[in-house]
Amino acid sequence: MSRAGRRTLTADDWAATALTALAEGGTRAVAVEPLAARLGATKGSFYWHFRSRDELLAAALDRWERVETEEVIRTVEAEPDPLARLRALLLLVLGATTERSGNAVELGLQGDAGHPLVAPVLERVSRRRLAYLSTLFTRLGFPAAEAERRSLLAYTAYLGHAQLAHATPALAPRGETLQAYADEVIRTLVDRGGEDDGPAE
Amino acid sequence: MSRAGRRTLTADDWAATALTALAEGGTRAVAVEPLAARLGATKGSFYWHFRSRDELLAAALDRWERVETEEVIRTVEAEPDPLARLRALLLLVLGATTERSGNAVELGLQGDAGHPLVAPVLERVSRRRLAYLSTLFTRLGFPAAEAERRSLLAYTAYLGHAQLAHATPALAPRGETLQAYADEVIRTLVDRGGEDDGPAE
DNA sequence: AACCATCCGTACGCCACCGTACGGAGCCCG
DNA sequence: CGGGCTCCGTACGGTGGCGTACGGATGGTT
Repeated sequence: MSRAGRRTLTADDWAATALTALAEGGTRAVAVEPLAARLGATKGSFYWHFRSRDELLAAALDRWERVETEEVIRTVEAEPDPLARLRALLLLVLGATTERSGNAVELGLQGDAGHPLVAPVLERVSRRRLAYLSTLFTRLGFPAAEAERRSLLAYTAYLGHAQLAHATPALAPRGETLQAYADEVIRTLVDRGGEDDGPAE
Repeated sequence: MSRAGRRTLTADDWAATALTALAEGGTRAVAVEPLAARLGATKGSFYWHFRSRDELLAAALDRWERVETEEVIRTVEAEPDPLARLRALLLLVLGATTERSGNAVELGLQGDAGHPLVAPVLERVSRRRLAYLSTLFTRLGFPAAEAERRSLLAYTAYLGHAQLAHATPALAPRGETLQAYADEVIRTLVDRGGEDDGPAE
Protein backbone atom coordinates (compact mmCIF):
# COMPACT_ATOMS: atom_id res chain seq x y z
CA MET A 1 0.00 0.00 0.00
CA SER A 2 2.96 2.28 0.38
CA ARG A 3 5.18 1.54 -2.57
CA ALA A 4 2.85 2.09 -5.43
CA GLY A 5 4.44 4.86 -7.45
CA ARG A 6 7.83 5.07 -5.78
CA ARG A 7 10.24 2.40 -6.79
CA THR A 8 12.85 3.03 -4.13
CA LEU A 9 12.31 3.40 -0.41
CA THR A 10 13.39 6.36 1.68
CA ALA A 11 14.49 6.59 5.27
CA ASP A 12 11.20 8.32 5.94
CA ASP A 13 9.25 5.35 4.66
CA TRP A 14 11.06 3.16 7.12
CA ALA A 15 10.52 5.59 9.97
CA ALA A 16 6.82 5.88 9.23
CA THR A 17 6.37 2.14 9.15
CA ALA A 18 8.37 1.83 12.33
CA LEU A 19 6.03 4.28 14.03
CA THR A 20 3.04 2.22 12.94
CA ALA A 21 4.66 -0.87 14.35
CA LEU A 22 5.45 1.01 17.53
CA ALA A 23 1.77 1.77 17.97
CA GLU A 24 0.81 -1.82 17.33
CA GLY A 25 3.32 -3.74 19.36
CA GLY A 26 5.60 -1.43 21.28
CA THR A 27 9.32 -1.15 20.88
CA ARG A 28 9.81 -4.84 20.39
CA ALA A 29 7.73 -4.64 17.22
CA VAL A 30 10.22 -2.22 15.76
CA ALA A 31 12.22 -5.05 14.25
CA VAL A 32 14.04 -4.77 10.98
CA GLU A 33 13.11 -8.01 9.33
CA PRO A 34 9.37 -7.92 10.01
CA LEU A 35 9.21 -4.32 8.85
CA ALA A 36 11.13 -5.22 5.73
CA ALA A 37 8.57 -7.90 4.99
CA ARG A 38 5.78 -5.42 5.55
CA LEU A 39 7.41 -3.02 3.10
CA GLY A 40 8.04 -5.74 0.58
CA ALA A 41 11.75 -5.21 0.89
CA THR A 42 14.70 -6.77 2.67
CA LYS A 43 17.31 -5.80 5.21
CA GLY A 44 19.56 -4.77 2.38
CA SER A 45 17.40 -1.69 1.94
CA PHE A 46 17.20 -0.94 5.61
CA TYR A 47 20.89 -0.98 6.32
CA TRP A 48 21.43 1.38 3.46
CA HIS A 49 19.25 4.05 5.09
CA PHE A 50 20.04 3.32 8.73
CA ARG A 51 23.04 2.18 10.64
CA SER A 52 21.26 0.12 13.26
CA ARG A 53 17.91 -0.86 14.60
CA ASP A 54 18.34 1.65 17.41
CA GLU A 55 18.64 4.42 14.89
CA LEU A 56 15.30 3.38 13.45
CA LEU A 57 13.73 3.28 16.86
CA ALA A 58 15.06 6.75 17.55
CA ALA A 59 13.58 7.99 14.29
CA ALA A 60 10.20 6.50 15.12
CA LEU A 61 10.24 8.01 18.60
CA ASP A 62 11.18 11.35 17.15
CA ARG A 63 8.27 11.17 14.79
CA TRP A 64 5.90 10.32 17.56
CA GLU A 65 7.13 13.13 19.75
CA ARG A 66 6.72 15.66 17.00
CA VAL A 67 3.26 14.55 15.99
CA GLU A 68 2.08 14.17 19.54
CA THR A 69 3.02 17.67 20.53
CA GLU A 70 2.03 19.43 17.33
CA GLU A 71 -1.28 17.82 16.49
CA VAL A 72 -3.06 18.17 19.78
CA ILE A 73 -1.85 21.65 20.61
CA ARG A 74 -2.76 22.90 17.17
CA THR A 75 -6.27 21.51 17.44
CA VAL A 76 -6.83 22.96 20.86
CA GLU A 77 -5.36 26.36 20.12
CA ALA A 78 -8.19 26.88 17.68
CA GLU A 79 -10.46 27.58 20.64
CA PRO A 80 -10.71 31.21 21.75
CA ASP A 81 -10.31 31.26 25.55
CA PRO A 82 -8.56 29.10 28.16
CA LEU A 83 -11.76 27.52 29.41
CA ALA A 84 -12.89 26.47 25.96
CA ARG A 85 -9.41 25.14 25.29
CA LEU A 86 -9.42 23.09 28.42
CA ARG A 87 -12.83 21.71 27.57
CA ALA A 88 -11.79 20.90 24.03
CA LEU A 89 -8.59 19.29 25.24
CA LEU A 90 -10.28 17.10 27.79
CA LEU A 91 -13.08 16.07 25.47
CA LEU A 92 -10.55 15.29 22.80
CA VAL A 93 -8.20 13.15 24.84
CA LEU A 94 -10.79 11.52 27.06
CA GLY A 95 -13.08 10.71 24.21
CA ALA A 96 -10.72 9.49 21.60
CA THR A 97 -8.60 7.29 23.79
CA THR A 98 -9.81 4.19 22.09
CA GLU A 99 -8.99 5.41 18.63
CA ARG A 100 -6.00 7.70 18.80
CA SER A 101 -3.00 5.63 17.81
CA GLY A 102 -0.75 8.00 19.69
CA ASN A 103 -2.09 6.55 22.89
CA ALA A 104 -1.18 3.08 21.78
CA VAL A 105 2.36 4.27 21.27
CA GLU A 106 2.48 5.90 24.64
CA LEU A 107 1.11 2.90 26.45
CA GLY A 108 3.33 0.55 24.56
CA LEU A 109 6.27 2.65 25.63
CA GLN A 110 5.49 2.13 29.30
CA GLY A 111 7.15 -1.21 29.35
CA ASP A 112 10.43 0.23 28.15
CA ALA A 113 10.20 3.49 30.05
CA GLY A 114 13.72 2.93 31.26
CA HIS A 115 15.17 2.43 27.79
CA PRO A 116 17.83 5.08 27.12
CA LEU A 117 16.15 6.12 23.87
CA VAL A 118 12.63 6.09 25.26
CA ALA A 119 13.03 7.81 28.61
CA PRO A 120 14.04 11.26 27.35
CA VAL A 121 11.21 11.33 24.83
CA LEU A 122 8.66 10.38 27.43
CA GLU A 123 9.95 13.02 29.76
CA ARG A 124 9.93 15.79 27.19
CA VAL A 125 6.41 14.97 26.08
CA SER A 126 5.05 14.83 29.62
CA ARG A 127 6.84 17.99 30.60
CA ARG A 128 5.46 19.89 27.64
CA ARG A 129 1.91 18.71 28.21
CA LEU A 130 2.01 19.54 31.88
CA ALA A 131 3.43 22.95 31.09
CA TYR A 132 0.68 23.63 28.61
CA LEU A 133 -2.01 22.58 31.06
CA SER A 134 -0.42 24.80 33.64
CA THR A 135 -0.66 27.84 31.42
CA LEU A 136 -4.33 27.14 30.88
CA PHE A 137 -5.06 26.96 34.59
CA THR A 138 -2.97 30.01 35.26
CA ARG A 139 -4.88 31.94 32.67
CA LEU A 140 -8.05 30.79 34.36
CA GLY A 141 -6.89 32.70 37.39
CA PHE A 142 -5.45 30.01 39.61
CA PRO A 143 -2.25 30.77 41.49
CA ALA A 144 0.85 28.89 40.37
CA ALA A 145 0.86 26.10 42.95
CA GLU A 146 -2.83 25.47 42.49
CA ALA A 147 -2.48 25.46 38.70
CA GLU A 148 0.29 22.94 39.13
CA ARG A 149 -1.87 20.61 41.18
CA ARG A 150 -4.84 20.81 38.85
CA SER A 151 -2.61 20.21 35.86
CA LEU A 152 -1.30 17.14 37.54
CA LEU A 153 -4.77 15.83 38.30
CA ALA A 154 -5.93 16.54 34.78
CA TYR A 155 -2.93 14.89 33.28
CA THR A 156 -2.92 11.81 35.47
CA ALA A 157 -6.63 11.39 34.88
CA TYR A 158 -5.94 11.49 31.18
CA LEU A 159 -3.07 9.03 31.42
CA GLY A 160 -5.11 6.69 33.55
CA HIS A 161 -8.05 6.92 31.24
CA ALA A 162 -5.90 6.13 28.25
CA GLN A 163 -4.44 3.18 30.10
CA LEU A 164 -7.86 1.92 31.06
CA ALA A 165 -9.22 2.29 27.55
CA HIS A 166 -6.22 0.50 26.15
CA ALA A 167 -5.78 -2.33 28.62
CA THR A 168 -9.37 -2.99 29.65
CA PRO A 169 -11.65 -1.23 27.18
CA ALA A 170 -14.62 -2.99 28.70
CA LEU A 171 -14.21 -0.89 31.83
CA ALA A 172 -13.73 2.48 30.19
CA PRO A 173 -16.77 4.72 29.87
CA ARG A 174 -18.42 5.09 26.49
CA GLY A 175 -21.14 7.16 24.94
CA GLU A 176 -23.52 8.66 27.47
CA THR A 177 -21.47 7.61 30.44
CA LEU A 178 -18.31 9.03 28.94
CA GLN A 179 -20.04 12.32 28.29
CA ALA A 180 -21.24 12.59 31.86
CA TYR A 181 -17.85 11.56 33.14
CA ALA A 182 -15.97 14.09 31.01
CA ASP A 183 -18.35 16.85 32.07
CA GLU A 184 -17.82 16.04 35.70
CA VAL A 185 -14.08 15.95 35.36
CA ILE A 186 -14.07 19.33 33.66
CA ARG A 187 -16.41 20.80 36.24
CA THR A 188 -14.19 19.44 38.97
CA LEU A 189 -11.04 20.83 37.45
CA VAL A 190 -12.29 24.37 37.03
CA ASP A 191 -14.29 24.40 40.24
CA ARG A 192 -13.23 27.12 42.67
CA GLY A 193 -13.54 25.16 45.90
CA GLY A 194 -17.04 25.88 47.07
CA GLU A 195 -16.64 24.93 50.70
CA ASP A 196 -13.21 25.60 52.12
CA ASP A 197 -12.04 28.76 50.47
CA GLY A 198 -8.94 29.30 52.53
CA PRO A 199 -6.21 26.73 52.04
CA ALA A 200 -5.91 24.49 55.06
CA GLU A 201 -2.15 24.58 54.78
CA MET B 1 20.27 -15.91 47.94
CA SER B 2 17.41 -18.28 47.46
CA ARG B 3 18.87 -21.74 47.42
CA ALA B 4 20.84 -21.74 50.60
CA GLY B 5 19.29 -24.53 52.64
CA ARG B 6 17.07 -26.11 50.01
CA ARG B 7 18.84 -28.34 47.59
CA THR B 8 16.06 -28.79 45.08
CA LEU B 9 13.88 -26.11 43.50
CA THR B 10 10.09 -26.02 43.58
CA ALA B 11 7.58 -24.69 41.08
CA ASP B 12 6.92 -21.93 43.55
CA ASP B 13 10.53 -20.85 43.49
CA TRP B 14 10.30 -20.47 39.75
CA ALA B 15 7.03 -18.61 39.92
CA ALA B 16 8.36 -16.20 42.52
CA THR B 17 11.45 -15.46 40.51
CA ALA B 18 9.31 -15.02 37.42
CA LEU B 19 7.23 -12.44 39.22
CA THR B 20 10.33 -10.54 40.19
CA ALA B 21 11.47 -10.57 36.60
CA LEU B 22 8.02 -9.45 35.52
CA ALA B 23 8.35 -6.39 37.74
CA GLU B 24 11.78 -5.61 36.41
CA GLY B 25 11.40 -6.10 32.71
CA GLY B 26 7.84 -6.98 31.78
CA THR B 27 6.68 -10.17 30.19
CA ARG B 28 9.67 -10.44 27.93
CA ALA B 29 11.88 -10.75 30.98
CA VAL B 30 10.01 -13.89 31.97
CA ALA B 31 12.42 -16.04 30.00
CA VAL B 32 13.42 -19.49 31.04
CA GLU B 33 17.13 -19.42 30.51
CA PRO B 34 17.84 -16.09 32.19
CA LEU B 35 15.73 -17.10 35.16
CA ALA B 36 17.54 -20.40 35.34
CA ALA B 37 20.81 -18.55 35.48
CA ARG B 38 19.46 -16.33 38.22
CA LEU B 39 18.44 -19.38 40.20
CA GLY B 40 21.73 -21.09 39.62
CA ALA B 41 20.01 -23.89 37.74
CA THR B 42 19.31 -24.89 34.16
CA LYS B 43 16.34 -25.48 31.94
CA GLY B 44 16.41 -29.10 32.95
CA SER B 45 14.95 -28.05 36.27
CA PHE B 46 12.40 -25.72 34.76
CA TYR B 47 10.89 -28.18 32.35
CA TRP B 48 10.48 -30.63 35.15
CA HIS B 49 8.19 -28.26 37.04
CA PHE B 50 6.51 -26.54 34.09
CA ARG B 51 5.40 -27.57 30.67
CA SER B 52 6.13 -24.34 28.87
CA ARG B 53 7.18 -20.76 29.30
CA ASP B 54 3.58 -19.67 29.02
CA GLU B 55 2.71 -21.79 32.00
CA LEU B 56 5.34 -19.93 33.99
CA LEU B 57 4.04 -16.59 32.83
CA ALA B 58 0.55 -17.61 33.85
CA ALA B 59 1.83 -18.61 37.27
CA ALA B 60 3.59 -15.28 37.71
CA LEU B 61 0.50 -13.35 36.64
CA ASP B 62 -1.61 -15.38 39.01
CA ARG B 63 0.73 -14.53 41.83
CA TRP B 64 0.61 -10.86 41.01
CA GLU B 65 -3.15 -10.82 40.83
CA ARG B 66 -3.47 -12.49 44.18
CA VAL B 67 -0.98 -10.27 45.95
CA GLU B 68 -2.28 -7.13 44.31
CA THR B 69 -5.84 -7.66 45.40
CA GLU B 70 -5.15 -9.06 48.84
CA GLU B 71 -2.45 -6.82 50.14
CA VAL B 72 -3.95 -3.43 49.45
CA ILE B 73 -7.49 -4.27 50.46
CA ARG B 74 -6.30 -5.82 53.68
CA THR B 75 -4.29 -2.74 54.57
CA VAL B 76 -7.13 -0.39 53.82
CA GLU B 77 -9.83 -2.41 55.53
CA ALA B 78 -8.04 -1.75 58.80
CA GLU B 79 -9.51 1.75 58.77
CA PRO B 80 -12.88 2.20 60.51
CA ASP B 81 -15.10 4.20 58.15
CA PRO B 82 -15.39 4.70 54.37
CA LEU B 83 -13.84 8.15 54.42
CA ALA B 84 -10.80 7.04 56.36
CA ARG B 85 -10.48 4.08 54.04
CA LEU B 86 -10.58 6.26 51.00
CA ARG B 87 -8.00 8.55 52.50
CA ALA B 88 -5.75 5.67 53.45
CA LEU B 89 -6.14 4.11 50.04
CA LEU B 90 -5.30 7.26 48.16
CA LEU B 91 -2.38 8.14 50.37
CA LEU B 92 -1.08 4.63 50.04
CA VAL B 93 -1.26 4.30 46.29
CA LEU B 94 -0.41 7.88 45.42
CA GLY B 95 2.49 8.01 47.80
CA ALA B 96 4.13 4.70 47.25
CA THR B 97 4.00 4.66 43.51
CA THR B 98 7.72 4.97 43.24
CA GLU B 99 8.40 2.04 45.51
CA ARG B 100 5.62 -0.49 45.16
CA SER B 101 6.88 -3.18 42.83
CA GLY B 102 3.31 -4.10 41.98
CA ASN B 103 3.10 -0.90 39.98
CA ALA B 104 6.14 -1.87 37.99
CA VAL B 105 4.40 -5.09 37.09
CA GLU B 106 1.24 -3.32 36.11
CA LEU B 107 3.00 -0.76 33.97
CA GLY B 108 5.20 -3.36 32.40
CA LEU B 109 2.07 -5.27 31.49
CA GLN B 110 0.69 -2.34 29.49
CA GLY B 111 2.76 -3.21 26.49
CA ASP B 112 1.26 -6.67 26.30
CA ALA B 113 -2.23 -5.72 27.35
CA GLY B 114 -3.56 -7.67 24.41
CA HIS B 115 -1.73 -10.85 25.30
CA PRO B 116 -4.23 -13.67 25.88
CA LEU B 117 -2.74 -14.48 29.25
CA VAL B 118 -2.38 -10.89 30.37
CA ALA B 119 -5.67 -9.32 29.30
CA PRO B 120 -7.98 -11.32 31.60
CA VAL B 121 -5.80 -10.66 34.61
CA LEU B 122 -5.68 -6.96 33.92
CA GLU B 123 -9.42 -6.85 33.53
CA ARG B 124 -10.16 -8.75 36.72
CA VAL B 125 -7.82 -6.57 38.74
CA SER B 126 -9.24 -3.33 37.37
CA ARG B 127 -12.78 -4.51 37.79
CA ARG B 128 -12.21 -5.47 41.39
CA ARG B 129 -10.52 -2.22 42.26
CA LEU B 130 -13.21 -0.12 40.63
CA ALA B 131 -15.87 -2.13 42.40
CA TYR B 132 -14.19 -1.59 45.73
CA LEU B 133 -13.90 2.15 45.14
CA SER B 134 -17.52 2.22 44.17
CA THR B 135 -18.63 0.68 47.45
CA LEU B 136 -16.64 3.30 49.32
CA PHE B 137 -18.29 6.16 47.47
CA THR B 138 -21.69 4.58 47.82
CA ARG B 139 -21.19 4.27 51.52
CA LEU B 140 -20.24 7.91 51.58
CA GLY B 141 -23.74 8.61 50.38
CA PHE B 142 -23.30 9.18 46.68
CA PRO B 143 -25.90 7.75 44.32
CA ALA B 144 -24.78 4.88 42.13
CA ALA B 145 -24.02 6.80 38.95
CA GLU B 146 -22.14 9.46 40.84
CA ALA B 147 -20.17 6.88 42.80
CA GLU B 148 -19.31 5.28 39.51
CA ARG B 149 -17.93 8.50 38.08
CA ARG B 150 -15.91 9.35 41.16
CA SER B 151 -14.49 5.85 41.28
CA LEU B 152 -13.42 6.25 37.72
CA LEU B 153 -11.75 9.57 38.38
CA ALA B 154 -10.03 8.23 41.46
CA TYR B 155 -8.85 5.15 39.67
CA THR B 156 -7.63 6.88 36.53
CA ALA B 157 -5.86 9.47 38.63
CA TYR B 158 -4.12 6.64 40.43
CA LEU B 159 -3.22 4.85 37.22
CA GLY B 160 -1.92 8.04 35.68
CA HIS B 161 0.07 8.86 38.75
CA ALA B 162 1.64 5.45 38.79
CA GLN B 163 2.47 5.80 35.14
CA LEU B 164 4.00 9.20 35.68
CA ALA B 165 6.03 8.07 38.65
CA HIS B 166 7.28 5.09 36.73
CA ALA B 167 8.02 6.61 33.34
CA THR B 168 9.06 10.11 34.31
CA PRO B 169 9.73 10.16 38.04
CA ALA B 170 11.18 13.64 37.70
CA LEU B 171 7.71 15.00 36.99
CA ALA B 172 5.84 13.19 39.73
CA PRO B 173 5.20 15.10 42.93
CA ARG B 174 7.26 14.26 45.98
CA GLY B 175 7.33 15.18 49.63
CA GLU B 176 5.51 18.44 50.39
CA THR B 177 4.07 18.76 46.93
CA LEU B 178 2.81 15.21 46.95
CA GLN B 179 1.13 15.77 50.27
CA ALA B 180 -0.65 18.87 49.04
CA TYR B 181 -1.60 17.13 45.84
CA ALA B 182 -2.98 14.07 47.57
CA ASP B 183 -4.97 16.24 49.95
CA GLU B 184 -6.49 18.14 47.10
CA VAL B 185 -7.39 15.02 45.20
CA ILE B 186 -9.10 13.57 48.22
CA ARG B 187 -10.92 16.81 48.93
CA THR B 188 -12.04 16.91 45.33
CA LEU B 189 -13.27 13.35 45.35
CA VAL B 190 -15.41 13.66 48.44
CA ASP B 191 -16.57 17.19 47.70
CA ARG B 192 -20.31 17.57 47.36
CA GLY B 193 -20.41 20.07 44.50
CA GLY B 194 -20.44 23.44 46.25
CA GLU B 195 -21.56 25.67 43.45
CA ASP B 196 -23.79 24.15 40.85
CA ASP B 197 -26.05 21.82 42.65
CA GLY B 198 -28.31 21.18 39.74
CA PRO B 199 -26.65 19.74 36.65
CA ALA B 200 -26.09 22.47 34.06
CA GLU B 201 -27.07 20.13 31.30
C1' DA C 1 28.23 3.67 -24.61
C1' DA C 2 30.74 3.66 -20.51
C1' DC C 3 30.76 4.93 -15.85
C1' DC C 4 29.62 5.92 -11.20
C1' DA C 5 26.59 6.60 -7.42
C1' DT C 6 22.43 5.03 -5.41
C1' DC C 7 19.66 1.51 -3.82
C1' DC C 8 18.62 -3.21 -2.68
C1' DG C 9 18.64 -8.58 -2.63
C1' DT C 10 21.09 -12.76 -1.10
C1' DA C 11 23.70 -15.17 1.84
C1' DC C 12 26.11 -15.63 5.79
C1' DG C 13 27.55 -15.76 10.91
C1' DC C 14 26.07 -14.65 15.48
C1' DC C 15 23.21 -14.58 19.61
C1' DA C 16 19.13 -15.34 22.61
C1' DC C 17 15.60 -18.04 23.63
C1' DC C 18 12.30 -22.23 23.30
C1' DG C 19 11.54 -26.97 23.77
C1' DT C 20 13.16 -32.03 23.72
C1' DA C 21 15.98 -36.17 24.61
C1' DC C 22 18.43 -38.46 27.58
C1' DG C 23 21.42 -39.73 31.09
C1' DG C 24 22.79 -39.45 35.71
C1' DA C 25 22.96 -37.95 40.50
C1' DG C 26 20.67 -38.33 44.96
C1' DC C 27 17.58 -40.47 48.00
C1' DC C 28 14.00 -43.59 49.98
C1' DC C 29 12.47 -48.23 50.59
C1' DG C 30 12.86 -52.75 50.52
C1' DC D 1 22.72 -53.23 48.28
C1' DG D 2 19.88 -52.74 44.46
C1' DG D 3 15.93 -50.79 42.34
C1' DG D 4 12.99 -46.88 41.42
C1' DC D 5 11.47 -42.17 41.82
C1' DT D 6 12.49 -37.34 41.95
C1' DC D 7 14.99 -33.76 40.28
C1' DC D 8 18.29 -31.68 37.25
C1' DG D 9 22.42 -31.07 33.92
C1' DT D 10 23.99 -31.55 29.13
C1' DA D 11 23.46 -31.54 24.51
C1' DC D 12 20.91 -30.82 20.59
C1' DG D 13 17.78 -28.79 16.95
C1' DG D 14 14.74 -25.02 15.72
C1' DT D 15 13.30 -20.07 15.26
C1' DG D 16 13.65 -15.16 15.00
C1' DG D 17 16.08 -11.24 15.07
C1' DC D 18 20.71 -8.30 14.30
C1' DG D 19 24.42 -6.90 11.56
C1' DT D 20 27.84 -7.59 7.53
C1' DA D 21 29.66 -8.71 2.96
C1' DC D 22 29.09 -8.47 -1.49
C1' DG D 23 27.20 -8.57 -5.90
C1' DG D 24 23.85 -6.85 -8.99
C1' DA D 25 20.30 -3.77 -10.73
C1' DT D 26 18.86 0.92 -11.93
C1' DG D 27 19.31 5.51 -13.42
C1' DG D 28 21.70 9.79 -14.28
C1' DT D 29 25.91 11.96 -16.32
C1' DT D 30 29.33 12.83 -19.79
